[in-house]
Amino acid sequence: MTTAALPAATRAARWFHALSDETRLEIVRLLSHGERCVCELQEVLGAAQSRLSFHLRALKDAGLVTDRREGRWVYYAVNREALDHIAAFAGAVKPGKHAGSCRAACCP
Amino acid sequence: MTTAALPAATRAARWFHALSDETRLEIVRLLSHGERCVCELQEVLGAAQSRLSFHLRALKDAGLVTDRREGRWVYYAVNREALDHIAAFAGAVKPGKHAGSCRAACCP
DNA sequence: TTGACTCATCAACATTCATTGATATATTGC
DNA sequence: GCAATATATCAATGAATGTTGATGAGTCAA
Repeated sequence: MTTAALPAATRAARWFHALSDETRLEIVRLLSHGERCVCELQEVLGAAQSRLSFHLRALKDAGLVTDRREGRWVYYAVNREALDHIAAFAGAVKPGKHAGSCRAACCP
Repeated sequence: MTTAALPAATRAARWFHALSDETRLEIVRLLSHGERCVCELQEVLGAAQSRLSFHLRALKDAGLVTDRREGRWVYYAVNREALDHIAAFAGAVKPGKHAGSCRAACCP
């Protein structure tokens, strides 16, 4: 299930939802050091295997990580593009960004 | 209830959770144009008042927006600092950021 | 003081989510 | 083929979340 075809707002909401859990946040932090297989994450996080699998799937469904099978191992890695979008959102909604240029009816 | 005293990971998770709902995302987008009172948001979003109040409280509890009463109106505004932190997180977990400098056991 | 207006809160309900333990699937080496 | 390993999926359960409609509380103006 890919999120590429979803409206931007829906996709953004899913990205943020994927990061709204401390376990998943920690996973992403670990993956930022480079790709890791599930058993490595399991050891470092001390989390049950099915629990980790659940969270990795959530991150993958949201498009925040990618997976790659190599033999019996599956390696997960952070998807840099999604993080760029998130940073861009945070920058775009900063107050004052629209000052003087916004013509929306809600924004006199 | 403030989030200032929470561990960084918990606080980050709350920020992301606050942005994990499309209605709240839309609210933040509107507030990026400048502060708005609830009735303005209500009109623009076409959302029930109690529903809006619920979401505004979620955003406020997470520290993403601030509120200010003026007469009968309550004006909400985006908290720029929280958005800076979010953008910083997105930048910090990009793959490769730690290459060569990370000494964690998990990061050879 | 009364009524209109703005907003928050509550109760009830349905939905989604996270966790656990069990089971299934794939890969490898013997 | 068989056993061991790595990972995914399923079922059950409890907790958290979002929506709606009703009520309450503060503010203003007549």
